[in-house]
Amino acid sequence: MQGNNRSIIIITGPTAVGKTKYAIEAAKAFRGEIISADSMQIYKYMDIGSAKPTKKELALTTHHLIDILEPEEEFSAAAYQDLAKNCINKVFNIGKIPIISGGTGLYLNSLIYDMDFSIMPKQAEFRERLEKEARTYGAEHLHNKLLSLDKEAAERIHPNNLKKVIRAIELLELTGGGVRRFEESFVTAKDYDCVMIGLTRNRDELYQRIDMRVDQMISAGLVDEVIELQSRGLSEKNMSMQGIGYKEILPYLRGEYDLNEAVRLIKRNTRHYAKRQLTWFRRYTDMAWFNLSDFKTDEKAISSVIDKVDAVKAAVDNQE
RNA sequence: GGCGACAUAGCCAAGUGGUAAGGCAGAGGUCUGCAAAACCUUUAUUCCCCAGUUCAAAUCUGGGUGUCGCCU
Repeated sequence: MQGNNRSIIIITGPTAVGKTKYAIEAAKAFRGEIISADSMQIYKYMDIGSAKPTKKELALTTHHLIDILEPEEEFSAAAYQDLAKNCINKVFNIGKIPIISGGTGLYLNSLIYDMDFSIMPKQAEFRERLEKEARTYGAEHLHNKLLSLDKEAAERIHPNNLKKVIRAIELLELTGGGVRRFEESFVTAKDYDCVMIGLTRNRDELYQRIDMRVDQMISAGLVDEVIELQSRGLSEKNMSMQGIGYKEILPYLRGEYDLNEAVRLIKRNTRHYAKRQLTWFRRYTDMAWFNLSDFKTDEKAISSVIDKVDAVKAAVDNQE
């Protein structure tokens, strides 16, 4: 019972499912602080397109890892892991519960598992050389190279998936370590237990909400937001501008297509994204799922989620 | 009313006698330092309907229905 009370609550789900609200409710119910796991909300000035919590929502409870990067800055899952683990410790130290809220699957993995990113060095020149090699000799050539280095890794990675092929080669050539060694670090995190809540909705309803939210973003001034970012000198080259809602408005501003087309693309890409997220989350076998479409009212859904968190958390804490 | 064109998956569409390309949407999946990224798999027992020609028809012939265009 005294346990360490070292559990973190993870609330995730596809985009537009309504995570923000549930995270805030959980924070209220459990004396929690929210730590975002969202690769876009981490950037400043990208409020509308990233569907950031509103000022009002942000004021309701402490939020971490939102608005901490300039849109020009690069970021990575490894950097996220550092920052987020720091936040988790800080929140524990003041006697509160960390509530991880967000839909970026790899970021979630970096907290659920003790992923050791340090094995993978960052070597820009080396990567550029491989990219150039791929451009001149083709993707197949690089894949063959990987095949000669590590057969097993090559079999797992599709030749067309250049990013992965390159990363694997980097790993092998620069560290001397095999891909396998890296995989061994794929172990459940030891510092805390995870209470995992997955939010979903019927597919039709989710897609409807996505369409609606995109329309709302446009009327809330998404285009102006992107104009502002563009005038700072940002373009698709910046990681931040790879976000859905940004990468489609930029070409519109250049006159490559009209606004209707931009909106169509944003909606479609967001639907694709939501689908990929669901595929990703299905792997989390410990996750308690809630289909929000099944609840008559938000209140009922919220109390049901809170009850579940309470129960799972109690069970986990007592195990210690 | 007359003339002409067209009719293939949810949508766009290729296919003019030999057993239904491709794209989009949809569905499923992969994921270890760009992850709102990158990548993979999958989707018509049948071509508007009926009859005919033929060993063989989405493809040719006749009729019907529908859509579009032009003319009066």
